Amino acid sequence: MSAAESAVETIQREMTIFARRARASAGRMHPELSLVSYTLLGHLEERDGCRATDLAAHYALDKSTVSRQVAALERAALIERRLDPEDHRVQVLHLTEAGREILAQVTRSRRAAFRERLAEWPEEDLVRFAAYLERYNAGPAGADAE
Amino acid sequence: MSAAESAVETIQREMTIFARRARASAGRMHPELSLVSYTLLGHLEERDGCRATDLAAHYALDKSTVSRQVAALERAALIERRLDPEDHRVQVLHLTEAGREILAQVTRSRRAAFRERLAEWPEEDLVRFAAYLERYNAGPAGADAE
DNA sequence: AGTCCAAGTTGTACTATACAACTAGAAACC
DNA sequence: GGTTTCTAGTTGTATAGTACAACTTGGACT
Repeated sequence: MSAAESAVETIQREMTIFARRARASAGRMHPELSLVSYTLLGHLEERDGCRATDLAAHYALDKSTVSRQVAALERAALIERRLDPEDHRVQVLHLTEAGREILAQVTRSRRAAFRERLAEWPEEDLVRFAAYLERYNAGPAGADAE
Repeated sequence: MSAAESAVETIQREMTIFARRARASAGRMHPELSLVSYTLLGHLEERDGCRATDLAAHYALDKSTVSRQVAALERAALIERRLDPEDHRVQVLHLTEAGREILAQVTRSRRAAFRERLAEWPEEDLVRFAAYLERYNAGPAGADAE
């Protein structure tokens, strides 16, 4: 096997390990906010509000799934729905102040964990690793792990 | 923010994106073998058989979860249990021929997807990316995404 | 008006998971 | 050698996340 092929094998294996671990631990780390809820809140913050359908499309989730997630987040008072005056079918979702705070807090704690894990890495390696990951994720949709 | 800090941010964000996508797609890609089942079978192949408790410890799963996964894999005739003659509490799990085949098939298809995604990468980058991922995953347990 | 489409909700089912209570067998201890 | 303690695994129960299908409501387009 060429060096490139064996590197692809390793990348596959290590990405799989990462995904499995992330999945297994997501709920344990932040009981107050699942990985899915976290990414949904993050999306809302980034976009400054969006529709449930946009979330479903972006994360390849069924609209019923998003509907229930949104309902849970609203019950927890982390988001609020505002009826679109242009189209009464549409609910524009916005973070509440509490949602913004929880999101910031979870982001801080995740960031701290990553930072600790990467504490020993030289800056040069961090920058290159980050670039590789971005490049990998920016790749065509539909491939493995997509 | 220093280059190192911003690289850590990027790594966190991209790893999260990857984990979310992997989770969302795991079931769709290989309906015949979930991500968990796949990794369990892979472990069995690599170790040439092991105990349910070893799987639970290695993957940070509850023993009841492993017990049910193992039961499902046995029902599907992908693995078999052999009583340890030394210790009658222990069941040593082994891949069956069918299990070996399914595993090989899913591995091929996952490998093809990764290869396609990485097709444009120069060998040098593949090797470095693989090394970074290994280093990241080899890091101390208990950190984020663990 | 009537048809079709789009956004969201609800009913139902399934999978993965954890925790707790249990059984069966092994080991340790005195 | 019997009692206690530990280990491997199963089963009961509960929860989260997910999909699919059926439905409701509101717009859009003839």
